[in-house]
Amino acid sequence: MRSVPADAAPPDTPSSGDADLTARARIRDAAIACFADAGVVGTSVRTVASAADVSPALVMHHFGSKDGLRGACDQHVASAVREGKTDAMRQGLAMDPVGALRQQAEGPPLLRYLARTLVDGSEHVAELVDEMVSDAVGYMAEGVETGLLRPTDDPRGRAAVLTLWTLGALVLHEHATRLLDVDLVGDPQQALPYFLPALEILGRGAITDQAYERIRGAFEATDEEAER
Amino acid sequence: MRSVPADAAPPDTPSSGDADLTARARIRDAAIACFADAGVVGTSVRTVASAADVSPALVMHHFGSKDGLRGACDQHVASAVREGKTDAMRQGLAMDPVGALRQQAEGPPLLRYLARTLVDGSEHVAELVDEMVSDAVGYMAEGVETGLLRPTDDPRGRAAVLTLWTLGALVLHEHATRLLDVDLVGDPQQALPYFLPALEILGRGAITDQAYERIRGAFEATDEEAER
DNA sequence: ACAGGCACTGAACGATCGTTCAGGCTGCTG
DNA sequence: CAGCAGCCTGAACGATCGTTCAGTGCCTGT
Repeated sequence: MRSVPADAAPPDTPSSGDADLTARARIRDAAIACFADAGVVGTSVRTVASAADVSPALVMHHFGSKDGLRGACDQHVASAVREGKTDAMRQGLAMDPVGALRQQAEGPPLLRYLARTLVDGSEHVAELVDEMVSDAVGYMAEGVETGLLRPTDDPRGRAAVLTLWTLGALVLHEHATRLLDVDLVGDPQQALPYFLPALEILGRGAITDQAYERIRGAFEATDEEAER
Repeated sequence: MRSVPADAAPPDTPSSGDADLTARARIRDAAIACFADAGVVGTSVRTVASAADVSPALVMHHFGSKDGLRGACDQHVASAVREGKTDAMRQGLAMDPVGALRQQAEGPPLLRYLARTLVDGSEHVAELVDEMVSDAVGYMAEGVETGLLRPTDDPRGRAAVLTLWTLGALVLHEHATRLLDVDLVGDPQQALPYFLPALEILGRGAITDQAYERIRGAFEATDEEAER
């Protein structure tokens, strides 16, 4: 609905595309920031309201309820991720499912919001993850054709696992900061202590060939045993 | 009402090692289950109390405050993980940092509690993660010597990344269930749709050799550029 | 000028939160 | 027996929660 308050210029113009100042957008952005910091249940409507410099009643006026606000945040973040995704596709670096929107500095902390809400079950975020995986399947099929990626028997499984790992590291960015002194929700340029070992694993693998064959054999044995 | 007040032994004997029935332990286990389900902030003291069949006041009597209860839960889960870890070390399968305690069925859902509290910052859980990483460094050094793992220039970085990925997938177990129809916090025997692609990545890698060299070169270029 | 719609607020509602308090019950000790 | 120490409870506290509502001021259409 977006509202778009009557005119197009005088008081507040959302017409500037990205950086609008309408109260509704201000509340939504403040909510994204608050939810990213303390989680949805850990944030009160009053906190969001005061962060957006409005009254709590106005939050209800625009979004109906706290759940409505949360849903609006989910949808906004999801569409922002989708936009960034198509940008990334154009740039050709589609490997990283969220790399494109790695903090554009301006605007609300989308990545930190994602990292928080990935764990407390939102349907919008869930279908966003599903999209990420099926997109990754496509990108990685391209990657196999262009010689970037090795072929695999289970393309969807591999895409799902890699997406889970990437998003999981994002969710645990607090621990990543403590362990490796990197900021996974911030500038990727600075995250080499994470990216380099990750790249090595994705490139060379971590397990030796003979051990891999042995473990795989053991797995398949238990699999057949379970079927019997 | 379970209660078991006076008989069976003096008042309360946690001396039975694992399966004690003292009210304090019952409250703690109920809290772990509730926190695992709805998160710490999403769970009220009354909910925990009614789950443990006691009054809310008794919770305060035993733990002082909700924060005290949460700390007791953290410590209990941490020590349980440490116990399971030494067991796993004896069995020799130390690769998986949490594989040992993968739901012993009996007792509180430790893994689900871990998956929840990993994201909302507890010092006990944080130092538990630190321990996991330094343990992984040791285990993986052994693995390199025994020919299980490939050597690496950055053993700690690799251990940290693998730990982050494993724990991250655990945290996102809800998405893993939806995507791959596996239960990462449950029986590992059934989680093959996750383990097989993961094993393939860790064994063969996902990126081709020439692409790996190219990307690595690009990374190091940006690194040097950043230094200049 | 007037009516109507819209963004917006201050104050308050009931519910629920974490926490406190006075006291009851039970079993051990002297 | 009395006294005491413990586990444990029901009732209540003030704070804060999400939400409601009546009303104010600005803007627009006629």
